[in-house]
Amino acid sequence: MEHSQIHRVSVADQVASILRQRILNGELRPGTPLQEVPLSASLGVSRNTMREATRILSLEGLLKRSIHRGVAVSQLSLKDVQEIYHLRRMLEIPAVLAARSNHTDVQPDLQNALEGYEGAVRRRDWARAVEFDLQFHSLLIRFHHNRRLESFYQRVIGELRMGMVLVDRGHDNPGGLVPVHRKICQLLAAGKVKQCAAVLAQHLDDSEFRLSRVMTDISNGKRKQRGIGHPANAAGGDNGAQSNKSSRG
Amino acid sequence: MEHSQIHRVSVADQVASILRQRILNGELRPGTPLQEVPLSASLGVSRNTMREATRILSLEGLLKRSIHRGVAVSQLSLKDVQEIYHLRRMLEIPAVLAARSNHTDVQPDLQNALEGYEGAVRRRDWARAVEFDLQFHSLLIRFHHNRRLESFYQRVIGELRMGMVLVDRGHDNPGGLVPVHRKICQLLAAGKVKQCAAVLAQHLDDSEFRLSRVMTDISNGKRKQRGIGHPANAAGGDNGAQSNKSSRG
DNA sequence: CACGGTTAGATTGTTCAACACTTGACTTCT
DNA sequence: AGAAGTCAAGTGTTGAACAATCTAACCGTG
Repeated sequence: MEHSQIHRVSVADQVASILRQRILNGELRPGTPLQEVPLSASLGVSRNTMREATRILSLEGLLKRSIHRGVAVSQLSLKDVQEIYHLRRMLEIPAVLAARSNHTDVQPDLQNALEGYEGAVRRRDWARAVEFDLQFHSLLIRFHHNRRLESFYQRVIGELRMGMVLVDRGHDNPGGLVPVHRKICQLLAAGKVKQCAAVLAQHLDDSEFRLSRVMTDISNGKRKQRGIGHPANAAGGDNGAQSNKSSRG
Repeated sequence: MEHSQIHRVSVADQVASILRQRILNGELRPGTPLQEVPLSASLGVSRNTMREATRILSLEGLLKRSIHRGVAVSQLSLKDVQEIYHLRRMLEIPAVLAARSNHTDVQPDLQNALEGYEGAVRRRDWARAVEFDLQFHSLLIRFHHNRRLESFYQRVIGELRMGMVLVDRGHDNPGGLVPVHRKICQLLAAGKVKQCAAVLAQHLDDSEFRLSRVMTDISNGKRKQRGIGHPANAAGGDNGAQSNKSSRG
């Protein structure tokens, strides 16, 4: 599509981007096995290129590679969620605390993400709402002024986002989180970083609690209220190895 | 006993390990270009396997890949060093502060690293001394109890170690650093985490100052600059299409 | 019926040889 | 000398092949 653009990226990177997007969109759900031959054929690339792409994504944590058994979309455990929220607290709170001294122009981006979030919530587009939500929090890390940390955090948030796609956040009072984000943004603009940190900490605790509860509910067998695209199909066929943990079956 | 314990690693991973070791040992110095054909031939693997290996290392930050120009060992800039030490302060100090509540058995490992460090310094084996030094600090991160963070920190320390190999630390009063490490270890064992954090912060500032000074001396004095066409901005990692936000704005 | 071993098919791991495309240096022309 | 063209070297990518191994069905024996 981008003829005029510089196609200065390798095909393997492009394929990795495509797969990354599909995973983060929920099109490829956790646990889904990825076979080299059909997938590479469907994307019109060779097996070697596809291998490079899966190698990239497995190093990012989005795919899990088992020797001679292929790759599959990673599956977040409850322990993973705890670990990730531990990281979020450890990195986001000091970020806003450093926001006053390191004053940068991340504020407009934050405002943008906030507005996108609000709009998505208004449209009841939960997938995009989650995306803007996490983008908002990723932006906070910019206050650290550390490219390596930003890159790392981006990966972590990607993992979390992948784990969130199988949770329908629609039932989970997502609109109620809009004021919290707005408050954070306002306090940040006002330079009241300590209050902001407190609100953020509370918000993270709350967010972790909700997600953990939903995940335990799912793994305990409570059914989701709404699926994504496919109608129920819940009866019968065991679709692969993970029979008990599957959120849909 | 299992006959083959971890024979379950792909050749690409083995090749990546070999190259990683050569880079971290200083055998492959920053800036060195790596050509696919000779290198893969010398290791007895195919070009594709070598490409997978270089892909791994470029995502780890040890190699820098420029499209159609090949890969080269990454070169740390002064800005990179600042960034890495910023990270070290941000992660190591809270780690020791959390050491009291999170009681773990990292102490013996710390003691081990300390003794290895002392032994290496006594033998004037500076390369191994650096290795034990950095291992000691990596162990501190274990107090966070976060596997993702440990993995990330390991990579960062790897980059730093790669940048340190071209600095002969022998002239840099390395023996003087032994007491600091011992002090840290003692304070940690005694549970005096605040004192420990203070000593550690001082030590990190000192370490960064020394390394920065040596690096500026080198870049001002010796103009030894090898490598492929892009000498600036070394530790960029992979130039691929990172989907979300390019960390380099 | 349960159980362990065998076999066949499928899938991944790895190699090899080719071709397309880019780069950088070299050559040539004005 | 400077601009434009030429060319070898190297990377990016492909497709086919073979080896190694996992999976599942099959089978005979107790």
